[in-house]
Amino acid sequence: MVVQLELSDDEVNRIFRALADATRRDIVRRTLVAEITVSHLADSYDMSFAAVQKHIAVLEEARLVTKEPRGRERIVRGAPDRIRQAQHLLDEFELLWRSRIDRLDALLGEDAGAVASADHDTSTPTGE
Amino acid sequence: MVVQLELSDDEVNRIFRALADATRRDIVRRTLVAEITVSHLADSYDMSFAAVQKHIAVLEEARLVTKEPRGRERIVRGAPDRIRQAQHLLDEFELLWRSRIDRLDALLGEDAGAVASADHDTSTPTGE
DNA sequence: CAGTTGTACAACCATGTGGTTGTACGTTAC
DNA sequence: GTAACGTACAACCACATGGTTGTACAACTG
Repeated sequence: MVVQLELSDDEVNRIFRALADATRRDIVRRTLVAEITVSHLADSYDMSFAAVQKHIAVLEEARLVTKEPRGRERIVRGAPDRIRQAQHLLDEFELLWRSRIDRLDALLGEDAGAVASADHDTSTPTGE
Repeated sequence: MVVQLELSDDEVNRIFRALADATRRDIVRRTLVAEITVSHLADSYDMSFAAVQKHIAVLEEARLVTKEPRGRERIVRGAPDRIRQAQHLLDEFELLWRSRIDRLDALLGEDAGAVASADHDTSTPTGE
């Protein structure tokens, strides 16, 4: 039940590297939504079976998906806990940024905080 | 002030690719906390100045940092909005997973939901 | 002015990545 | 048993990546 506390640099590298490809991100999406076999996945993409196999292997090494034998087939499943770990990694950056803002606000004094925070935007992402 | 709504596959690739290196993640952390020059950054790592320059260039192409001239120096700053965009990308995966769980719960019926959700775990990562 | 500092950039090299084809082998279907 | 299916894996190729060194040049320093 307990998730690995610390991810090594190498593991983090593999996670982000695995996500840095559109085909692999699509595989993750699909395997999060439903179980699916390797060959069924391979049918979806305009590349060889072996190429898709390699993409799945990269995701598997990053532990973003798991593969389980069922007869001659291999069922691929997305690993949501690993996705959450990736989220936590980005949260860390966000926290660093916020702590910086807090320190700047402290320098500016309490009452100037409201104005300052509107300026450098600590709260809502500007997008979407 | 408004951030780009949709990220292209290529942009997403660059963001995750850029984060898939420990040195670059460290640069992002440091530039989120405080402004810092290229040469000051370069001093911190056990590699050539040019190598660090290249890492910064990768981050800049992913728009995870910005560079601004100040005299002969270049000030590097982390771009928190880009980090947030990356977070949103991972949120998307999380949502897919949750919607799957919701559908499974619906199949099991309303009252069976509580038991079922404890079983397949919508909240806390399961770990290995 | 001359010298030093900070940066940019090109050329080069070893290794990794993303694709291919071909072969092999266990599993299911007939 | 034989054929078809699903998968694994090796070999190969073009190109990207992450590092190096060397050169050039603008901006400060004295």
